[in-house]
Amino acid sequence: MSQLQPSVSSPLVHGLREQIADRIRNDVICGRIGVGERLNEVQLGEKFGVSRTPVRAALQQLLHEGILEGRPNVGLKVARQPSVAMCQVVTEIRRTIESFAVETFIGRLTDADFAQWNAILERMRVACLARDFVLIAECDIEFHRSIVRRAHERDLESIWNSIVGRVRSHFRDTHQDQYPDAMEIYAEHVGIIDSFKGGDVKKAVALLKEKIC
Amino acid sequence: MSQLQPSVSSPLVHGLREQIADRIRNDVICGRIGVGERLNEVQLGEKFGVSRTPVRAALQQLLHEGILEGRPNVGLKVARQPSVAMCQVVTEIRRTIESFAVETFIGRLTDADFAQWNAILERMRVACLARDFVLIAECDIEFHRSIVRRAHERDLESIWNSIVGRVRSHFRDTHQDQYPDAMEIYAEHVGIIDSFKGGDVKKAVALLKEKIC
DNA sequence: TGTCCGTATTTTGTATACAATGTACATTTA
DNA sequence: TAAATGTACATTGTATACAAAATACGGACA
Repeated sequence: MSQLQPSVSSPLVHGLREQIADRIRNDVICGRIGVGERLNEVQLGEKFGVSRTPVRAALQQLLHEGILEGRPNVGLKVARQPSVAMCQVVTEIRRTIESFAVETFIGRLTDADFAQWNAILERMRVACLARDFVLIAECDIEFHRSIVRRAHERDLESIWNSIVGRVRSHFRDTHQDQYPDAMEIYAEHVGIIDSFKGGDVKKAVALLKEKIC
Repeated sequence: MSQLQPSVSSPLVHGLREQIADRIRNDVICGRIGVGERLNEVQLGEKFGVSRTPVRAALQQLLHEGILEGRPNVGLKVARQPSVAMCQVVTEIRRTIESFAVETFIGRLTDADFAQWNAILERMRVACLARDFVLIAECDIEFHRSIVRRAHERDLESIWNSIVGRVRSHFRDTHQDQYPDAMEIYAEHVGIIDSFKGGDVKKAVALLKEKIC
């Protein structure tokens, strides 16, 4: 059940490793796999209809992202949340990265850039209307990732990917706790993109940092 | 030639992947493999006397660390240095991480901790005396890694490992350019450890940040 | 002569088989 | 009964074989 794309029908997909990693990562972030739960290579291979090889590669990647933890020769399990102080460090690093990203592109954005962001925002609007906080979380991550990606700095995106998965509570719980009206979340993200249009770096960075907490 | 430990004679080694990753990482940092040079899985397998499987895993790890870059289905090569602005971001992140590490342990250090640091410093002293800047770089990395590790925060060390390899020029060239007397490098690191003994957080963090540039 | 296209080669991606390590349980013994 | 040890099982680590993708080269054709 729930097999992956057979490699014949969809030759354009980036390879099984990334597909599997994306699936498992989403399952963890959305809470479908609980903290401490063990991940077995053969079981996952059977579940996705592939061999252990790409599963293994995917798990190793998620290990580097801090999604999973474990000891060699023993196995991997869903990583527990780091300490509160550690989460603050991750937040500070995210602010550094995303602020730098904004500074690199704030002057030279095209209509195509804003079209992409509008597409993300539209999906977020729908999610907020439905009060679907899991979907909101996914859109939120995609929103911030798109900002980092727009900097066109290979290392920046790579580092961001290595840390964003470590603080999962933010995307899952914070929104639900702090926003009685979900549409506020949407509005604030619209405000960030609007500030990009103005070209005011300080304002844009300030708004963005406020959303990273 | 230059085979790895046969798994029989040394059963305690952490596995081939880490051994191979360490070897290649060192080769890149020390400049024995140039930027842009392509890394072939079968060639490396023959060189180390192992199969492609652990080589592949090692290369994937180095890809996550930013040591290598490349596109899927094409291959991996030694990553070029990121832009100057990007290097500054990496430096800022390192300062965040290492400062936090110091803050976590500054009050509660044992004699065993200082003994470990003294061992590292002694190796650095020898390297500085010999003006062996490659060895100095290795000791420098080990020094900073030991500080991060002492915080006993799984994620902190993981993140640090993901970024430290991206700015290689620092460890290779900066020392040689900025320190006519190599022993100054040793003295400054001794100063950092001494500041730990005093227990003055601000002073320790200030000294440490000064060394991260 | 230059461009386009098909084939051959190289290299990565995936699947399967085997080896080694770690864990759990049962059995033995003090 | 409790501790220790040996054995069986489950799972990861490694090696090899096959499939697919990308690149490089050479020939056909305009």
